Amino acid sequence: MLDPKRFRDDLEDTARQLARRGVSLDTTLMNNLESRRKAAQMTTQELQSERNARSKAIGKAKTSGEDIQPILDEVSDLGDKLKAAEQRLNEVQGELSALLMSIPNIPHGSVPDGANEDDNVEIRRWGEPREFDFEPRDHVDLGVDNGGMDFDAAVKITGSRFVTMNGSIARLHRALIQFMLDLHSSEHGYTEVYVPYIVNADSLRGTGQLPKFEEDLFALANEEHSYYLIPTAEVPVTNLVRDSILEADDLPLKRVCHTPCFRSEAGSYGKDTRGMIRQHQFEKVELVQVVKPDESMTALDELTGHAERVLQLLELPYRVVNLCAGDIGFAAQKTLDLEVWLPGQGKYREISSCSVFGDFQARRLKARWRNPDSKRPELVHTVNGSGLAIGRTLVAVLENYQNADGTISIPTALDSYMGGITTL
RNA sequence: GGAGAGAUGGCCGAGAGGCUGAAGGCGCUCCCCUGCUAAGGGAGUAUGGGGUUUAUAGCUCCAUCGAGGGUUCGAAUCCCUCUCUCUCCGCCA
Repeated sequence: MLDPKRFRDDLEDTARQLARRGVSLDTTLMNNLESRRKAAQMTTQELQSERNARSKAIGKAKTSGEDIQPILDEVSDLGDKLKAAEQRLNEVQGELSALLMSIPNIPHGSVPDGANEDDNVEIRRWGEPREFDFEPRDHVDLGVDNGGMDFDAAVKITGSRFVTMNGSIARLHRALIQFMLDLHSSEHGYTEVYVPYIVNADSLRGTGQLPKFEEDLFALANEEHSYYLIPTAEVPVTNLVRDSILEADDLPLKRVCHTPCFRSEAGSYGKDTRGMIRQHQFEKVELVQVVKPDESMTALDELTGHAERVLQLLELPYRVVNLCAGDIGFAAQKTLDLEVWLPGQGKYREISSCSVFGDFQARRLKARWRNPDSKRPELVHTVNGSGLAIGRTLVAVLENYQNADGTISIPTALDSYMGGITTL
């Protein structure tokens, strides 16, 4: 959520900046709601103040044995007036906060203009795509022929957009998780955490998935609770700091977490239907940082570097893309995508998305820190990114490390995780 | 699943319709005292929001004692619903 003060003091400028994302802010509606809010709030508070004063007077009169009836008569209609005023205030505030919760973050100045992914800007490349002296195959052919991947079995068990894995490919999949967790926790300073994979609506509101993106989530049908499967570890991990005031020493708070992720992929029918690229369930190792406000942009670069390090150690060619204003997510100020080279597709595909949110999530989360300069609680900034998406990393390893005979070599970085297996 | 008990500030803990945003203690901060250490004395120490202000500060008002409703002129205190925690029994990886 953006600072409500923005909509009072810098409405036009805010509207202009949101327009970069293709969002048009109804400034007339906003002004109208805001002035109604102000009027209703002032009336309500005045009445409350009057009630408090009268009640206090009654208390005093009563203890000193005076007749309280005259004061009681005075306040007879106060209760009704107050109730009406409170109701009006609640209505306006409800409308206002629903509107505020649906307005996305403002793109950072370093975010390029643009409407969609075609306008994203590549900022660097690492590694050279390998020259094959045979026609490289995609991960589906490789995995299925190897016997390590079975999509038909997953269709039988559940439905489309799932996979089952067997034997050494399942092991490679697990090895990637262990490798990334170890790298980030022992070399990049992140503390490993384990969290619930099922979360409540408050948590999803905190990180921005609700109220606007419910259709992307798997909700658990239950009369008692409204629980959801996590679409990313960002949700439970970032919500660790919800409703808390951190000390300056606690920052930066760096957490790494492996979880499965569940996405309904509503609206992506017909897109990436083949293989493991887009699944309803996939594993991810997520990096989350909670930082002081003036450190968030540096933290984004640092965190992106940590994700890049995984690709470098696995010797997978990739590029870094600065998403344009029209392509960044709802809560993000800025997003850098890592795209890995996939020989089977002959193109770079997203394998990590690293974003800085400013105080947008923190405001929803009520996540603050005590600034020693002001001695007051102030909102923290949040940053996160995949480090990396496991399924897509597996795809990248299979396709980049394939041999002419259909076997797959294992990247040396994974040696200690594969129990002596060097070729699949 | 059954039976009980509970939820108050950073922590412990009083409070049982009015002067309680909340006693007392601990912790923490600042000051004084003490030649180290220990001890002692004093002051301060919740969060969010509104108004005022160019903006801080200040001033002022409002809200908050797990959450939401209700009763009342007035609720931490009474009533209802929900959530969570703890104890015992049952079941269980």
